[in-house]
Amino acid sequence: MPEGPRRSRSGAATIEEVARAAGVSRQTVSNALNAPHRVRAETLERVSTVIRELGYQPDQSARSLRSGARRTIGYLAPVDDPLDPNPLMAGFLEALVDAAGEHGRRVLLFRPARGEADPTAAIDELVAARQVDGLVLADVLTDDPRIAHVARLGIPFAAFGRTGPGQPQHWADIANDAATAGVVRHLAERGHRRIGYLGAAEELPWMAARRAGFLAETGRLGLSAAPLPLPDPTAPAASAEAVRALLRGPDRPTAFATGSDLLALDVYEAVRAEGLAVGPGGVAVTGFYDSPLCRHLHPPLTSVRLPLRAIAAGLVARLLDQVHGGAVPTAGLELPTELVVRASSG
Amino acid sequence: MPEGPRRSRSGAATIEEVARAAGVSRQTVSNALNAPHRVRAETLERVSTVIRELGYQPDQSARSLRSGARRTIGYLAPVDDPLDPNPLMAGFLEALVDAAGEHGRRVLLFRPARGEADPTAAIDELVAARQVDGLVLADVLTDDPRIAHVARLGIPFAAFGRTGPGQPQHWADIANDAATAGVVRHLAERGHRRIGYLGAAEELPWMAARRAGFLAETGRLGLSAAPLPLPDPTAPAASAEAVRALLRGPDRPTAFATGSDLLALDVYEAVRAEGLAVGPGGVAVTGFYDSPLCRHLHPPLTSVRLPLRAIAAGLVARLLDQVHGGAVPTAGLELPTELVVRASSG
DNA sequence: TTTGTGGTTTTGAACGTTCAAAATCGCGAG
DNA sequence: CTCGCGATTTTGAACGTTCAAAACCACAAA
Repeated sequence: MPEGPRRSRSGAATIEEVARAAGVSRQTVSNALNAPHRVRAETLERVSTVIRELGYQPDQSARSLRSGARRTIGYLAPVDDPLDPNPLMAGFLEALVDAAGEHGRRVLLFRPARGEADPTAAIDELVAARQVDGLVLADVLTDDPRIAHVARLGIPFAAFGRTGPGQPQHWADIANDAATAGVVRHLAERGHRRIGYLGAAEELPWMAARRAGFLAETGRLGLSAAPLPLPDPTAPAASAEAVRALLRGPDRPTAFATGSDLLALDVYEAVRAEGLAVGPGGVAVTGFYDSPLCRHLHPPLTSVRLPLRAIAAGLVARLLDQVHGGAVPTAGLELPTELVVRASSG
Repeated sequence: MPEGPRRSRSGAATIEEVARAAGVSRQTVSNALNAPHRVRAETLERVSTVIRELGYQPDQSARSLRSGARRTIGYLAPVDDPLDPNPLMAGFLEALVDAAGEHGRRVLLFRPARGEADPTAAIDELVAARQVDGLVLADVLTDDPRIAHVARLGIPFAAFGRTGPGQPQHWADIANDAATAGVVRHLAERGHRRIGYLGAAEELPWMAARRAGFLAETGRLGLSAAPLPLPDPTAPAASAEAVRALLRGPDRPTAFATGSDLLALDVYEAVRAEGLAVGPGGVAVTGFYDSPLCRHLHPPLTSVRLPLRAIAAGLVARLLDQVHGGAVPTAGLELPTELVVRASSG
């Protein structure tokens, strides 16, 4: 006398099987999982035991279909220059996955199709297929069309990088200007009075802010600033050459701040080519991003470390606020950076 | 006289609405999408038009629930040393997402929970929740417990890195030994007869293979090999020191191959500290991974580039073969690397 | 005893899709 | 004119879960 299958064909336990084994109804099992306070303590324990014994986990598809909650966050990978990829993407993604995991969410990765210029198409697809509760965007520009698009669609989102004034302020970002200002103060404390700055790709807001922070702080402290002209990205040797020219000039800087660790490499080269040394007694140099590179340079490079975990946590929190329809904050989250001092400026 | 909602509350069109608008049944719309050959040409066109007009896309949850296919690939991020992260993870992920996208699959990212030593727990969770059709694993070791685990569970998987002989051979990898052998040939062609090798973390199979390839090829060509002892990872300065000792010795190498671009940096430093120059006329140096760093070094660093897109494509293909239950190949996929020659060895 | 009442549990329906099977159509053969 | 058959389309059910509402239960108040 068969009374129905004890286990579904796929091998994984279903809620029905748990219910039967625990002598309760489907819904009670569901409640034990989603609203334990509604279940009598004794029942809860019994159900929990069976769940553990059978290794039951709700089928995510069924759950999503019925409840609408996807429990998944989409991450739209920025399409960056393959010659100069954003050096912190790997670290940021790790932090994002962890932050999402702490809220029981997974991260779905996607990118615009190859050769497809319009990133909004990829967003539309993902949203139309109802695969995510919201989106995280990175490398966001001040008036980013992606932000405009998701805002128009009304999808919950959070941006790594500030959004424009007319757009929802669901972002987290570091204080780029304060970061380079801090670098300037650090160098000033070490006695440097004339400081150079090497940037790149200054059309990017974070790069522009770093330069601006440098200029503001040198001005405030009454230091002599020697910002280099913007380098030509197609001729990477050019920036090293410009640094050399500055070092040969009448009023040689004793320190250089830069907008990235790779740019600091150019400064290292220029300093050495001029017969000078990097570090204490010679020319101080600082980088940005604190990439693994820093520890391998000689001397090790002082650099600005980004609080990636805090950024990711902030983004996930802001995103889930929107998903849950709670109070939606209307201000961005600006986080401080940390200056990791090493021998290049110590 | 209402005849039912024309649009569901969530705003997204459903298959039912498409069917109604096109004057056909649900199933015909489904067939138009999943088995167009079963639909009359004229009908297909009409349905397609409506689909386009309404911007319809099937709800992925509903689809998964009914059909069992998740259309999603899980990527288990390796937990690597934060001080020395695998430098190609970002690039590999990009390639993986693209390769998956070409098969209509998405990539779900996950990692073992923070502080959780056992990576199999994360796998179990993902599989129990039936969120993915299969897994891609990276940084796979020869007898990786993760492989043993997924093999035991019978989940489709594909590994970046060779699996052990007793395990299913669903992997793709580069020919690490052939890569360094190629480097040796390249240096030999340039006239170098005594070549040093700097490795690190040689307990990792790919690092060991690079060293082995170096030794094999120098031996085959009758060159003089000067492999350095394994450096102490806790004292990064030590490897540069060892290189210097070699350069001061009686039989100075004229070239150095290394196991990574960062290690090449150490060699640069040692060479300069000895008053020598890197590059033509001086000491030739090569790296591994062809990271963005290479182009920023002075001189630019010759390095081994990995065919990440081919690897990702191979992994996805192998994974989907298993998902579709087709013929399962029993041999790994070994791909050649490309030596990008720059001034450091040119 | 009856009537609430709040806490706990169960029941029926629904989410949007695809599977499996049945129904219909068009057309040539008998 | 009827039958059979392949091509095409439709119908009913099911996937596993949660929502909404109803039912049950123990106990206090009337």
